Order: sequence, then structure tokens, then C-alpha cells
Amino acid sequence: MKFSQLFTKTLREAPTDETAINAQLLIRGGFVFKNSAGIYSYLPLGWRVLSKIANVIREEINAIGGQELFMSALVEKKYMEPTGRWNLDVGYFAKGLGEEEASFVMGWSHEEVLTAISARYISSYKDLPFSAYQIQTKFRHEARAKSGLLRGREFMMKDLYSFHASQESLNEYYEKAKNAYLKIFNRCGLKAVYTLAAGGIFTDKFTHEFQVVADVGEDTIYVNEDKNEAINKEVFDERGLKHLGWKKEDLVEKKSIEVGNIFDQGTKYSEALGLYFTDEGGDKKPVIMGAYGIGLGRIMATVVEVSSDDKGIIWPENIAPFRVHLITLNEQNSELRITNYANKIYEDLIKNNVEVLYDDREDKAPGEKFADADLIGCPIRLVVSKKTLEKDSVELKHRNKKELELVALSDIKNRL
RNA sequence: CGGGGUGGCGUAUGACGGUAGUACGACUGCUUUGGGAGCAGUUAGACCGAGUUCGACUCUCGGCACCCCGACCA
Repeated sequence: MKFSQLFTKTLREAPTDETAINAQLLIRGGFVFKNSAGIYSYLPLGWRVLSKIANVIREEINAIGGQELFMSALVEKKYMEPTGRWNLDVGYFAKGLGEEEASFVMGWSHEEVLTAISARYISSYKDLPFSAYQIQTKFRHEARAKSGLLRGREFMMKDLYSFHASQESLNEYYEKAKNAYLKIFNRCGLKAVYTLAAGGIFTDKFTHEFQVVADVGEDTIYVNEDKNEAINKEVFDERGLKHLGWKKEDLVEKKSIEVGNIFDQGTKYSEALGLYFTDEGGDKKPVIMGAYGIGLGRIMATVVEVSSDDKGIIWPENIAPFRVHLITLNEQNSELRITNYANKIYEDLIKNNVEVLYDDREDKAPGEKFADADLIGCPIRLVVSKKTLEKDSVELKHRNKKELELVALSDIKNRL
């Protein structure tokens, strides 16, 4: 991608009323456009990051047998009424112009829809277990959208649901999902803490959250640092502590961001929507379900919150919009040579499947190009200038390091 | 949903009950190129509604939007 062709531009300053770091940097860098409070459009740079996060998630969820599908976003009343979740205030309701009452809700979670779908195909213990997931926009009427992308009214979510004939089977999958989640967050450059929590409107049982320690977070957790696990304030009581076998004194209070959660949902949804199977003995039983969610935009925002400096974002390698940010600095009387030299490097990188953002803008001062590279935050910055041209090399700098080094042209591939 | 704050070119701001100004950005042209460059020209703005007033961007009321705190939640 050539910077000169990127239709977005960076901003020198963030809007004053945005106080969250993720909002400031993502807006300044042209990663996202804020349409309304808690409603963001992903611009080309941001969409690249989000897509990479999606692919990391896909790989790990596919690895534990999740089957990807894509469900309807408009959810008819008939699906939500049986579980008593039709008229909840998290919903945005949809109706046609002139119609009296809403007959659809914009999907804010898909237990009902997938349970209803499954009921059509699942009838024997032989059909179980299985799991299916989607990556889709969820709509939630948040009382208070806040903190940039961290709490939105519309957000991309990976929602995985698993279906089982027995509690043991669910427990086994729950553990697999936990490990997949830890891998996902790790690959996204986040240190997530496995946390005991409550289930809100989804279940009465204990659930587990994946929390990333950060001051901007809206959760309070008590961390058991030996285990790298924690307990959420909402269940930080005798029952919760007993469940874990932990003592209050051993825990440290932290603010944190919830980047994912996993729920044991029992048979609530299967019973309400008629998802039963026949077991080995011929008995008809409700399917036991688990649900597992990750907010993609929230991962992106969390990464920015925990990985930036005063100049901009520092993307982890796996989810950076580009691996390399190539800058060319022209100089009077040698523009053509430098441009040709840089173009060649750009083309070589592309040939070698290196993702590169090439700042080929000719009317920008060096300082601005450097500032943009720092702001956008790709892991590796390459500079091509008169200096480097003379030595048949390029200057290499890692976004998270200070050192500059000259690398011979022939050696670049080995250094990326 | 309760409380607080804010509302003017894309961004940041000055002044003012009486002609909306400045800087940055953007655009055009020329020059310039190792940490946000120079000259010239151009573009673009008072959230909505009602009231007070000879006159409202300014004052009053209502609404809406956005930000923050709380409650609630991925």
C-alpha cells in the first residue's frame, strides 16, 4: 500500500473531548472514524488490524473444532420470547416504517438463533458434541458508551457456542476453549488473566472472563499473581473465594478490561427452544450448552491502551496493519535516484510477501513522515534516503526500540 | 438510567448583545526534504426549536448530541 494512495489522513491532534488513549490514537492515525458515541467505522488501516485479529481467532477456534457460520443479524421475536429475552433493554428494536410494533431485535447475542437452528439437525447423542461460531456485528443499547472502542453500541464479536450430551463433555470443551482463548490473546500481544466471574443476563452459574490489567478498564479484579488468575469483584465473596480455594490476603486489586468470556449455560436455551437429543438408553434429554465470546474491537482498543508511547501506537507483530513502514526521504537533485531505489525496495518486499506501507509522498517533510510512522506504529520502519543510497543500504528501526541500524540491501530479507 | 461538563470551519482556539477572527489542516501553484518546511492564493464554521431584545453565536427555557463520574453490561 502506498501512503499517497491511502484515502485517509492522519491528524496532528486528537479531538479534545476524547480522553481514552485508544480513541485518541486510533482516530488520529486514521484507523477508525467515529460516527456516533460507541459507533465506529473501521477505515482501511483499522480494518486490516481487525481482520488480522479475526484471523488469529479463526485459526485458534477452528483448531478446537469450531465450525464457522454466519447468522442473521435481525432476530425475530419468536426466537427471543421463549427464553424471556425479547423485551430486554439491551436491544435495538427494528420495525418497518408505519408498523406499530417491532417484530425484530438487532442481534445482541445468538444463543436462541443457533439453538433453533441446531434443533433442526440434532437428535441423537451421536450428533454431539459440536461447536459453531461466527464473527459478526452485535448491537447493544448501552446505557453509556464510553472509552473509545472499549464499550460500543455496535461491535464486532466472535461468538462460539458448544453443544453437549453431558456435563463432562462440556467441561472438557470449556477447558479447550480456555486454552484457545489464552493463545488468541497471547498472539494478539495481550497478557490475559483467567478470571472467575458472574454471568449477568446469560447464566446464573459462575463464568470465566479474560481480563487485561489496565487503568482504563471498568472492571475490578483481585489477582492471584502466583497463578496468573483472578476473581472479579462481582463474585469476590465467600462463595467465590471458596469456589477457588483462595484467601483474600493473597490477592491484589487491579483495574482491568474484559476481552473475552466463557459461559456454561446449562440447558436454559435448549429447553426453551426445544433442542433435545436421545441418549444411549433411549431417553430424551436437553442439550447442554456453552457460550464463548470475544470482542474484536475491544481487543484492538486494549492493545492500544497497553502498547503505546507519547508518539503513537506500538502494534504487536501479529496484528500490525503492516509489518514494514517504508519511508523515502528525497533530496534535491537526487529525487529520481532515491525514488527509483525506494520503489525497487518496495516491489522487492511485496514480492517476498512482506506487508509494507510505503510512504512515497513527495510533498511531506521528513518530520511529518517520521511522526506518521510512529503514530501508525508498524513494527519495523525502513528509511531510504541519500545517506542510505550511497551505502547501498536502508536504515532499519524497530518501533519498540531506539537503535537505528544500516542494513545492506542484500541483507534486508533476513532482517524482517 | 441518575449526576456533572461541553456544543463555532476538518482540528485547536480569540473576541463580542451590534460586520464571526486567528493558527494548524485541506486545496492550487512554485520552491523545499533526516523529526510536523517557505512564499503566494483559495476553501470552510455558530447543534435544533422557542423566548427576551431594535438586534442573539452571545442571555433564558426546552430538546438533541458528545465527553466524564455512577448504576448496568462483551
